[in-house]
Amino acid sequence: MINKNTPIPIYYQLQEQLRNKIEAGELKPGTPLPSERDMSETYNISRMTVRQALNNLMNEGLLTRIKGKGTFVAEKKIEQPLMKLTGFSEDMRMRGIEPGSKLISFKVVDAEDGVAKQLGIEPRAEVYQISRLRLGDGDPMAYEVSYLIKDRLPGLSEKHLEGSLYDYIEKSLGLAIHRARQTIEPSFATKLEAELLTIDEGAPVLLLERTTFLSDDSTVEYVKSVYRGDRYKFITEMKREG
Amino acid sequence: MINKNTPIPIYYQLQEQLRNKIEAGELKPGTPLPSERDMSETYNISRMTVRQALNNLMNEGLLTRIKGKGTFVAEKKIEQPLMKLTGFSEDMRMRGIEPGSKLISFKVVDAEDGVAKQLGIEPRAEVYQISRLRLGDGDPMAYEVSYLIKDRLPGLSEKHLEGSLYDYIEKSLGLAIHRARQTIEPSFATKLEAELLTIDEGAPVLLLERTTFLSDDSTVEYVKSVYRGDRYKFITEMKREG
DNA sequence: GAATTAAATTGGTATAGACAACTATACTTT
DNA sequence: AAAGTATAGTTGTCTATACCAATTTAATTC
Repeated sequence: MINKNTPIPIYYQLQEQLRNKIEAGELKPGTPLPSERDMSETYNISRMTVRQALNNLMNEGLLTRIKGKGTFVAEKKIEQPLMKLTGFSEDMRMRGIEPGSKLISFKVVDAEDGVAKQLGIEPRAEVYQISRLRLGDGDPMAYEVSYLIKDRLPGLSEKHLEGSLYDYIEKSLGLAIHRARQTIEPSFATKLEAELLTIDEGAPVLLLERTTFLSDDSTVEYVKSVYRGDRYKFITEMKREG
Repeated sequence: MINKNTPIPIYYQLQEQLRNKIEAGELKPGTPLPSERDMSETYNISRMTVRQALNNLMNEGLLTRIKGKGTFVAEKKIEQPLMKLTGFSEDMRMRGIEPGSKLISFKVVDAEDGVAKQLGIEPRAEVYQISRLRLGDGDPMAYEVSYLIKDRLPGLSEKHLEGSLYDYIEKSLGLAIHRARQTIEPSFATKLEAELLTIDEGAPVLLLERTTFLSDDSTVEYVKSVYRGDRYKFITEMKREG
């Protein structure tokens, strides 16, 4: 298994062999590895060399060590993305919830003042208005109204809503979606919202507004969502400084 | 510089001392460290022990090693902060609002189950419970209850609340505050909250829970805040990918 | 049978030394 | 002047050993 007559470091050989077994599923999460002393003897190498291999795999998160117990294959990484800019579907999937969507209306309207201001366009300019009911595991989670500038996405139609809208925007504009600014405030469900979300009128909801910017700092999208407060928690991972 | 008669591992002492010097700017990016043998001799410790300290700092990206040349302080990471971790005061100042604070109570209590779970400590372990009313331009903005592990901050007293609590934690523990996980949900003001925030009972509020982690992934703080919904919007700036 | 104690096993830390691989410099040879 | 050589200093790898601390297992005691 270990070849001492190659210029490839011993610890590296062991490290990669273990990695392969883990990634091939031969060593499943939770299973214990042989003890460091065991491996040291079976391969006829120093324990410190074994540790060097294990250290590296541990730093990568593939192994977990417990003093007095042993070394184990780590549980699958959850990999917390800090504050990724995601659409609803991606957000749901990260939470382990199956996303769904129900189109309520798709039309071209003249932008109201508030919408125009958020998008940085002339009032009454044409925008797509997309109303959707967002589902999580089949249940209504949010009511979402999106506004997109028609001039920038002349070919947008209902069928594009089935896939990732962000992907479509990036492809058709050749510009990357870069950042978004979002505000969150608490509110009560209106009668319409309550009906759509199957909650009581006046129940607590999160009012979420988001403006999305491209890499050239131009806007494309303004979304106003109402999330039901009994089912949805907004989660933020933050890092200090940078 | 190195104390061999403490239970604190030697490699860890060296590692943290180097980290401090780097973070304090005493060791600037690009400057070479003394050679491993040098440090081994000057501190009268084994070279492998020195390497253990350097390995860890290298894995964190603070050091760069070049075989045959030496070990150098790494160039500053660019690492876009996606969402800055700030306390209330910093948050307010960024919005151009003058922050204020009014201490309601400061006591040592036994952690309830929920608090203990969030902090990852034994139930009924002792924690500081700090209740404060947070002001913006003199008006009540939020009611905040913080829990800090007493064992980790044995000397905490009321006077530390005047300055930056985060700074105090970092200094007294010698560990950097690294990240936080926060959840936000909508709710109604209870009678007590309504009185403190000078709003009506049942008015919409944001319920904000935050757990703060140090660079070694241990917890220090768990905060539960109630923000008044008519004055406070939670703002998030997001970046795609990363 | 239950509780306690002791022993064995595991990972964590630390030492001292050795040789290899690489870099930079000074020196020698061509 | 250019190319090669020697040398000292650096990190990289590896060994063999030792003791500590946490956990599990076995033995002992009650």
